[in-house]
Amino acid sequence: MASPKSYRAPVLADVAKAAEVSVPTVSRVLNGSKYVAPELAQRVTEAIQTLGYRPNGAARSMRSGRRTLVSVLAGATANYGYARTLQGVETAARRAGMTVSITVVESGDDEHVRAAIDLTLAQPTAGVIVLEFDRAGINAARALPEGLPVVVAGGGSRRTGHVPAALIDERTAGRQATEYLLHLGHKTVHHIAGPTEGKHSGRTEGWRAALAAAGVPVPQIMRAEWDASAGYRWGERIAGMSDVTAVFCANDDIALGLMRALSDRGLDVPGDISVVGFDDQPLVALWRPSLTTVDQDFEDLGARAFGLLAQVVDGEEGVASSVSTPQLVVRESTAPPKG
Amino acid sequence: MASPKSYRAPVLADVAKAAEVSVPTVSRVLNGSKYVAPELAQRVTEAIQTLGYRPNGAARSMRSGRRTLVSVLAGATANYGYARTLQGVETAARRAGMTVSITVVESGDDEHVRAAIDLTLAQPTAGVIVLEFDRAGINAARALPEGLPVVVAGGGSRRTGHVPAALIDERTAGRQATEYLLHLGHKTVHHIAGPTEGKHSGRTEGWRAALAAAGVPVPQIMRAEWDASAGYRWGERIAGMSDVTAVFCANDDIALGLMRALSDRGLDVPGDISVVGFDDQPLVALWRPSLTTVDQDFEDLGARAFGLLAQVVDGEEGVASSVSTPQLVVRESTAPPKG
DNA sequence: TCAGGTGGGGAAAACGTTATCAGCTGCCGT
DNA sequence: ACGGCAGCTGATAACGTTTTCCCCACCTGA
Repeated sequence: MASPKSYRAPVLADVAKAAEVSVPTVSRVLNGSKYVAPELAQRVTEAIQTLGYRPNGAARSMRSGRRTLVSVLAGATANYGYARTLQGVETAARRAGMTVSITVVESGDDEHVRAAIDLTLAQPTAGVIVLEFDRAGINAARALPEGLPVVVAGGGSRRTGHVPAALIDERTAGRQATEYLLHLGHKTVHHIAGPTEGKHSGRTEGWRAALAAAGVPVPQIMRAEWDASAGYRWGERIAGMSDVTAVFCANDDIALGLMRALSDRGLDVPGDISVVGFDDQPLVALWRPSLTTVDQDFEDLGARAFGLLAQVVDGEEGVASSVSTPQLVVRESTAPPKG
Repeated sequence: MASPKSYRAPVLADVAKAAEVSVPTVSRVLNGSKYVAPELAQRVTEAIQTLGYRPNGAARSMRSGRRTLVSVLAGATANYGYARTLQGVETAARRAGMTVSITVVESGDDEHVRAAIDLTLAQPTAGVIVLEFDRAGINAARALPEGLPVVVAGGGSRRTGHVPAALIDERTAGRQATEYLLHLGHKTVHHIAGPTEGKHSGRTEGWRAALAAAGVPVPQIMRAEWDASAGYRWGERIAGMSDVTAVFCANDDIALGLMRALSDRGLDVPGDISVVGFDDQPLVALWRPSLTTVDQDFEDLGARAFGLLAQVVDGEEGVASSVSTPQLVVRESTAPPKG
């Protein structure tokens, strides 16, 4: 009886010896090759059972070249959109017999980007999915080496780089949300944007396009971080601005912070001001008033990204990108303006 | 010039040839061994740069036996607690130079448990962290093979199995929340529990202990799924029960659903009924009324779990478990009963 | 001058698996 | 009777690293 310390996991050779066959035969049984006599297969299967043998993934993937790990690079993991996308990737990967690894890119700085990539590529990965939801993801996608299977997932309406992309058409969604508010009779729509640099946010582009198409004035963009407290601070200022009757927020957290601030200042939503969010987190339907927002199917986004990566890994040429359009969900936080 | 199709990732031998040194020397440089002349090291570093060489993780971990992948098994990923715990694990792992893989156990059924374990162990993993937040996780922890480094993370106040555990003392927290409501003057406290089987939930145990210690009647437990709609349905029933003045909910989602239902029925929180949640999701502080709840530091839980796993992987004997106590956060949803 | 370190570097083995190849049975068709 | 061809099996060679072993050159002290 071996002491626990001297325990060594059984390997193929141990199984072969126990079953009194050769090593390659065990391998054949494991990989379901035909050309192996039923009786031997039986012995091998039993030996595997009794020894509790598990194939060594490292050796396996080294020799065969087949990789069963798909890596996700993301600027965060716990935020709603990130977590749901990751869930979509994991589910799709699991159905395909693959496992998902996740590495966070702490910021868009070169140092963090490089560290994350080094860590990821130290694993025997089949390919990488980059979540291009923020600067960290965008930079990471750029910094990945050539020749490696890569796809990006993000919110653009068209692919930006030269790698396949799974996308959500935020531009169209932002436009629809803004048009809806205008349709209700608002003279214009204000907008709290996320920290995305420049004019690269599809949500903001859509908002601007809708205002331009309607020929109404385009208010100054208000910039905020993604979290609720930023929305709250803007709410405090907006409460003092008499010309604001409708606000389109870059995400739900900002919208909820805004609504709370307005409520704290004695303003009514939607009576005094209409508010629209973006994401459709589950809880926003419970809010009082429940939030009109844009439903993004992040899980589907993750699944599509995995599908594209699988194609690239299989060596297909010219893999097409994939775009979905999110839907406006009308609830209680929007109404025609007063008077 | 090789065609893109014939591209083969550079390996150690290529670097060695380019730098005009032997293969082991390159390896020594990579692993920072002393005993290598500065000049050679220089040549090797340059060759690595120009060739864009990346070590093959599979070969590396096969030969050295060192594993840099830590696997997480969980019943879900996107829910608040799961996502935050995962984040904690990832951050700690990344700081230690390791990568995290995640596999979802779809249910507690043998079939799903086995599939998830097979998938996980097909990777060259250093060890496994199991999130024991639900039946799927509990069963997965039981089904993992002996000899594999395993730790669990969960909400018990004491470890259940024979593997090290990172825990959050939900029992004490549940007791404190209930005591707080009693202290406010409520005659008793009702409880909406989660779907956890039997009496194994620490939150429920703590609630029962507090009531018993105070010598007040213990109401019938109300069972619910973890989501808000279950809380909403109980809210509809509670609105018709005149003896309910305080409700302790097993998580924040249930509490928010409950509050919305009460509000829809014209009842005031906390005027008519006090509500306490569990988890302290960021948004509940914004609610109107903001939710009194129990702050669970899931990120810390994940970090502690990783720390324990690192000890086990290093071969330390008798690794102690780790327990933290969550804090009650008093906000607007609780008040003394009427009259 | 020579024995005995010591810093430095290469040859070769090893890790656990899969792929390749060759060999051994029978059995078929001519 | 014999070539050929399935069906089956085991030696053996890879895969890309790290580790072990050994050798060489140099330096030191006697």
